[in-house]
Amino acid sequence: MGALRTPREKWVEEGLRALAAGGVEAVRIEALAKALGVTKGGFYGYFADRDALMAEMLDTWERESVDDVIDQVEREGGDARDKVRLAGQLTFSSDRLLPIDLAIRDWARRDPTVAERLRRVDNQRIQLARDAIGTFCDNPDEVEARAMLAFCAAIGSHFLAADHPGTTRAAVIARAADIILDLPHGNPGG
Amino acid sequence: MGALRTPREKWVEEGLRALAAGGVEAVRIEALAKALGVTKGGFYGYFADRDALMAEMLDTWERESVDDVIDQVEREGGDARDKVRLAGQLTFSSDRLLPIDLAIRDWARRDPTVAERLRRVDNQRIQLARDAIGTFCDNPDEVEARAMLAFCAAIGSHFLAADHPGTTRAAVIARAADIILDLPHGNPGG
DNA sequence: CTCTGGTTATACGATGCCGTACAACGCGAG
DNA sequence: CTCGCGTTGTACGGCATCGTATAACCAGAG
Repeated sequence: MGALRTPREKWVEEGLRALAAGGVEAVRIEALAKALGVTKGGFYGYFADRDALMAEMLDTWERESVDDVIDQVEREGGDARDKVRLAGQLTFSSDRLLPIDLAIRDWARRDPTVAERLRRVDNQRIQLARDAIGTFCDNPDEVEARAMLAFCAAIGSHFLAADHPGTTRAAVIARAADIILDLPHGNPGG
Repeated sequence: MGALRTPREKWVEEGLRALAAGGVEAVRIEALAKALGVTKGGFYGYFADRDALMAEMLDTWERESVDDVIDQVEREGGDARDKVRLAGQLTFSSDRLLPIDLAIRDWARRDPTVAERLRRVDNQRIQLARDAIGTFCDNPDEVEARAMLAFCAAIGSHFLAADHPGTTRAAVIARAADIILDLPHGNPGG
């Protein structure tokens, strides 16, 4: 048999890279081919069309950003607070996952299918935050509000362009985390 | 003289509508023409090219979302807290401005020029939040953190797809606002 | 009414992308 | 080594869009 020179996963991989760098519209089959150093000749052997690639990209993303993260979080163990922290780091501090995540959020605003997938992912993620915050906060409404705040801060800070004169974004975020986690000020990381 | 049938502003207007609905990539000159019921024939009498339209769209957006909002806020008066609330309503509850704002945020991630403009806008906006929070919070670091949280929540909630079982997004946001504004729980809008 | 100048429709070539068809290629089985 | 089949390169028609050129059009001045 002929060798499998540019396997299916390569196309998905490159597709995610393009998505992260340029948004949905940047996922052009011929552009991916050029980036892979081939022509689009082989692409249609694996995928029916561009949409099929998109779907598989979303599958991969969903697996990596939920299943893989949860697996690793469970393996590491620790209390609920450690778990959110690790989960947050794995997804929102990842040079790989973060740009994809942001691109998908914008994509989801215009594609109901993507919105549905993102909803599933976000629901699983935010549950981690609820669990963690629930360990020190009894009021369910407040747990929900703080979990949402944590999530909005994690996402929103990447869409916010404002400066912070006299300090850094990272420092401001650390302080904000203290507020969300209800820690006495000046005691980051509790 | 011949009548000015499809003036410059119409193109900008339609461009912003397309941007809000479909993102940057949806701003296609021929598509705007069709939406306006004309062909692109007249477009190039006003604009050198697509980029020139984009620039003018950004001018219009910047004016509407900063100058106009600040003018109105100053006219209405009230204390700092009233001002943020009004400013927030005018920009993040506007069916017109909000979708444009979100689209521009994603656009800014890939276009330094747009990022620079967004930075100017966000800096002016977040100053309103600082002023308001500064009226009841003395620590500058905490003012900054709460202002950023408010902003992140305002933006991030539109990029967050998670559900809130047993309650609504609006209710959760109201509760989150209480946390950010340091109000005793159960007293929304105080 | 007639003329005039700005506005618009139409047509064009160029580019980029899609999805298809088919020929060329090359690895591994035999 | 030879052959076969999966993989790839190339070419094609189609479509959308860009920016340009030019002719048709039309409101208002005279």
